Parts: sequence; structure tokens; C-alpha cells
Amino acid sequence: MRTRVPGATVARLSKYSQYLKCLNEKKVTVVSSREIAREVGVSSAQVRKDLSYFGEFGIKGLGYKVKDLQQYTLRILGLTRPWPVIIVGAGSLGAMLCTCQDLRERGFRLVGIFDNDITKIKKHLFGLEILPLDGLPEVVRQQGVKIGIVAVSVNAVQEVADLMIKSGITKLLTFGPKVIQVPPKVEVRNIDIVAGLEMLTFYTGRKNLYKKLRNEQVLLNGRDARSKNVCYGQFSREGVKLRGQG
Amino acid sequence: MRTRVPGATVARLSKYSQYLKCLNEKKVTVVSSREIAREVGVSSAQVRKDLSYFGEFGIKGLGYKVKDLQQYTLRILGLTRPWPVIIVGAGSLGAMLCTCQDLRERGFRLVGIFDNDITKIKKHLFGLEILPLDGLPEVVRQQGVKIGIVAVSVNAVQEVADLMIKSGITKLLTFGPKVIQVPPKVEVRNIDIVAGLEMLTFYTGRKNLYKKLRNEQVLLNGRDARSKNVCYGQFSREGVKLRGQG
DNA sequence: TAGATTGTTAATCGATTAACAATC
DNA sequence: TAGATTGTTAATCGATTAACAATC
Repeated sequence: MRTRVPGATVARLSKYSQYLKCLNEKKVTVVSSREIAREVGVSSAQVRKDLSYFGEFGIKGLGYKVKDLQQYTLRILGLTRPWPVIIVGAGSLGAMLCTCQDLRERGFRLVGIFDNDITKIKKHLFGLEILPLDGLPEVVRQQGVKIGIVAVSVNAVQEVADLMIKSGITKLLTFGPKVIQVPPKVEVRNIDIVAGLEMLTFYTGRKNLYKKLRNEQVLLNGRDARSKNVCYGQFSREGVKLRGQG
Repeated sequence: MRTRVPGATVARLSKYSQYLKCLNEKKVTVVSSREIAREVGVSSAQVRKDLSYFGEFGIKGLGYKVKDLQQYTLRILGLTRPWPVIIVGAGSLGAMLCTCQDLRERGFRLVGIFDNDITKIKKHLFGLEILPLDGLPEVVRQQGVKIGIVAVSVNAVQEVADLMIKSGITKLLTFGPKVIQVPPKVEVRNIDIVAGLEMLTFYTGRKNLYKKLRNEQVLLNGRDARSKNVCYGQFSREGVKLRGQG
């Protein structure tokens, strides 16, 4: 017997969880699917459906206990224990990630940052010494690191990923347009800021440009016709309706 | 008559376009949907389908002329003219974005960076002076800026977005978990690095955790059972099949 | 009880895929 | 021509939604 969880559900779960943390800090004790939905920009049915993949966490007629649901979402997301993480690339992206307080707060613990640039090695970034790449395997093995962040330029991404995987890392976060080849058991997520911006520039006065556009309106698909917060990952196909300029 | 373009298609189009640029630089003149598909990690049918929303760009039996198709994808994505962009937030995220060469190469021109931190104002970031926030409306109007990047901490995101929108910006890129409220005509994309990492930590030894998981395998949905490069945006629901640890 | 909200079902909607005719 | 590859169709697959019984 199998349950399939949409990837979109997992992405939303992260948002729910982050919101619940916020509510908990504000001492709010109970929340309804409607309130969560409003905050995260989805329907309440969606919230309940997403949660229902994992269990029954609510109280009918009342809603969800914030503290409990937060704990549940953390367990579902695998965040009840800290995750050691390494970063390769001590450029501005690497530096940004080092300073990222959110990561720490969600249980990610940076245990190594690596770079082969001689001018960077031995310098410190947020209390962590920048090490040469050949020190990577040892750190990964000693600390049992499973998550690696690849923050290097596009032409080095595959190479760095290969090294990480060889050292025992099974979960990669990469940046930029490069799609890498990895063995079956390795999972990759990719964040592409340029692609994000390009989705914003898509369509603007393109009537009559191409065959398909000659006599038709072009719409970006999605049920919300207007604005949309698009969360991480390639999930949820919310889109923005366009008027194809016509 | 209407054509609906899936948001996932636009996200992929950006990848195709970035790959085509790369091919063009390597003086490759012709490429097949199969080759593009392989590079981007989708099926060749998907590539052809995506392109077919906009026209017929290929030559049967041969493939696509790299140079031509690159131009077409740029036009589709609205990248044939430069886009002035502003950033609010001169922290490490803002700094990272300033140094991002990829943005420049794809036609995004940074025309202003703003911050209200007195210790940052008047300093320079990549040749651009950091200005106080109240200088924002003027820059936006003078330069006709439509795209704003919100690189501030979570509690300031809504406020900054409001100011941008009031000044005439209609396309926002935000970071972090915050989902903001915007008027109908404003489009928002969001990049959430933490959510990206949390999708990697999802599921690990969670058998027997909850009702639903007691007797079932939990799978992250998606057709590719193994690894997956997950591109930007909430699009494409490629996922990773899990063995629910069981 | 009356009001509220969950969890779940069935229907709908949308995106992907496989297959193939068209044709270079 | 034979081989290759496109563009498109119909079928499949998957995700979202609306509605409502259950129940606090």
C-alpha cells in the first residue's frame, strides 16, 4: 500500500511550519485551516488535504493546536534533529548562506565551508574557517554530513557535486541554471534566481509574435488570475493570468 | 480564443534558454529536443510541447537552429530588452545579488540599491551607492523600473513591498517564507532557500509515525523515481520516490 | 443545542506522456 | 530514398477543489 505525497505538498508544509513557528512565538494557541490558508495564500481545503496525507491533527469545530501542529510538521519535515550541512564556495552566495539565521533556527548546522581560492582559505566566515576542498571528505565522514550546498560558479557545479557524493553526501542544494547528473539515490534541489526573475519578465506585449500568439490570448496558467506568491521548488502551478497585452 | 501556458513551462523555458546560450557560445549550430531534454532533465516530448505553445521553431528531421531558438526563447521570456531592477536590502543577500553576473548577462540592469541602515547608506556595492529608502520612488519613476527585489528581513518584507508597489513597481521577487499581500496587478515570485532545504530533509525514517504512515509506504510524488533537479518556482512536480524507509 | 471546523470523497481541472503522421 | 526529428493528438496521470458528513 502506498501513499503518494505531491512535491507541492511538501513545499507548502514548509511554509505552514514556518508560519506555525511564528504563531507559537506570538503565543497563539489555536489556528484554523482557514487562517493558515490565508497566510500562505492557498485554499483551506488545500491545507487540510496536505495535512491529511500524514494524519489527523485537528479538532473538529475548533481547529489545530498551534504547538502540536508545529511539532507534527517538524517531524514530517524531518526537522526534529539538527542537520549538519556543508557549503562549497565562499563567494558572496556562500557568505550569504553562512549568515543566514533562518537556517540555524530551523535546525541546520553549518559544519564546514570550502573553497579552492587561495586568497580565501584560512579566512573565517561567521566563525568558520574556510578550508580547501581536499578537506571535504574528512569533514563529511566525521560529522556524518548528508546535506551539501553547492555555491560555486556554473562550470564547477558538477565537479563539486561529484566530490560531495563520493564523500557520502546524498542531498544536494544547487544554485543557478546548471542541471547536474547524479546517481539514483542522490536527491537534488535547485534554486535558480535568474529563472525566478525571468518568470516575471515572461509575456509583455507579445501579441502577433508567433503563430500561436497571432489570434489568441496567451495566459499563464493558474487558478488565481491575479497575483501569486510562488514558493520554492518547482511545485504548485499557481500562475498569473495575462491579458497577452491584447 | 485562449492559450494557457503552464507556469512550469515558463520555468523550463528559462532553463532551455540558458542552455541554448551556452550552446551558442560553444558554436553549436543545431540541437534536437532530445539533447535539450537530456541537459535539462525532462522528456523530449516535454521540450517540444513547451515550445509548441509559442510556435513552430524546429525543422523536422533535423532539430532546432541554436541561434534562432535562443532568440525565440529570449523573446518569449521578454528578454530582448534590458530590464532595470532595484534591490532593497544591502545585507549579504543584497550584496550577493549585486555581484551576480548572471543577472547582468540575461539583461537585468541594477539601477538602485536601498537600505535604511545608517551604517550602510552612502557606501558602495559594486559601483552603486546605497541610498536611503526614501530615494526609492524617484529612481523607480525616473528609470521606469518595473521589477523590485526585496532582500530584507522577514518582518520588513510587506512594508518594503508596499513602498515599491506604491512607487510603480509591478513585479516583485521576494526571499524567505513570508507570503505577502499585493494588489491584483502585481506579480510576486518567491524564493525560499529554507523551504528548499526542508524538501531535502522531508522523510527519513518516518515509518509508524502517524496514522497514514503506519502501514503504507510514503512516496514523494513524481515520475522520476530517483533523483531530480528541481528548478526554480513552484512548478513542475517532479519529485523523488522514497522508500519510506520501510 | 447551534456554530464551527475538520477530514475525506468525488468531480474537476491541469499537466505530462506516448505515439505517430508529417516532413526535412 | 531511408533515417531522423518535429509538432500535435489523445490518453494518462496527478493535483486541486467543492461539498458535506462527522463531530467538537
